[in-house]
Amino acid sequence: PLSRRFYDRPSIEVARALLGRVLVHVTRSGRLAGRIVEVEAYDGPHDPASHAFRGRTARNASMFGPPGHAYVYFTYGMHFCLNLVTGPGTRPSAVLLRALEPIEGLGAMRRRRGALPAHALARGPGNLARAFGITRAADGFDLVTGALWVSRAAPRREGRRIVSGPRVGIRVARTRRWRLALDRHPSVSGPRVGIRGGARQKAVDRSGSPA
DNA sequence: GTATCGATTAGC
DNA sequence: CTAATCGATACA
Repeated sequence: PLSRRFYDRPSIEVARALLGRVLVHVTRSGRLAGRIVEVEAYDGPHDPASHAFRGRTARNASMFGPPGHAYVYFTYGMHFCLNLVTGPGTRPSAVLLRALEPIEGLGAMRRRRGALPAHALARGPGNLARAFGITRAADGFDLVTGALWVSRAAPRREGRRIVSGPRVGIRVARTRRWRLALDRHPSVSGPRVGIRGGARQKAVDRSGSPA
């Protein structure tokens, strides 16, 4: 597992550092693992896209706690999403895990998600949580000492070849609100994706001409 | 109290 | 594009 110190810094830094590492979940029925290939950072109390923006509530309390814990929330009445709480200190920040490339426990994932191709099992934050059997029970879970953690090994390259790095970059945000899209991991060559500003608000008036 | 919408997804 | 489905939030 990664150290407390790893998480105790700004979410944007942690998000980058998480890319290519492996999320591991040890359950009674076996071990699940997947490489982190897409993340999203929520940075502090003034990020309007963050649950922390409207202050502390029962739901988002984990975000206001110490770094290195899980923040799991329930949304749309049917999906759970897994975040890793970051710092610095108790600054309410977190990184949402948006997609994993399954490595271990594909059978268990398919049991929960259906007979899907590997690349689809944990693609999307809701699907990721379902594939890994993560529910609100994991909210507040300590990622440094518990059975759910992120691997210490960082992605590395051997010459041209990326041995354990991500094969996918961060997608360009397709969003209704402000969302921060990070660039690709430094170990991945190719065009960078920058910061994407608030694309559009929810209630868009489509009657007139497009903005 | 009641209405509205969501850090999403599957299906058409 | 919409339904699903319930919790959080906004507003009367």
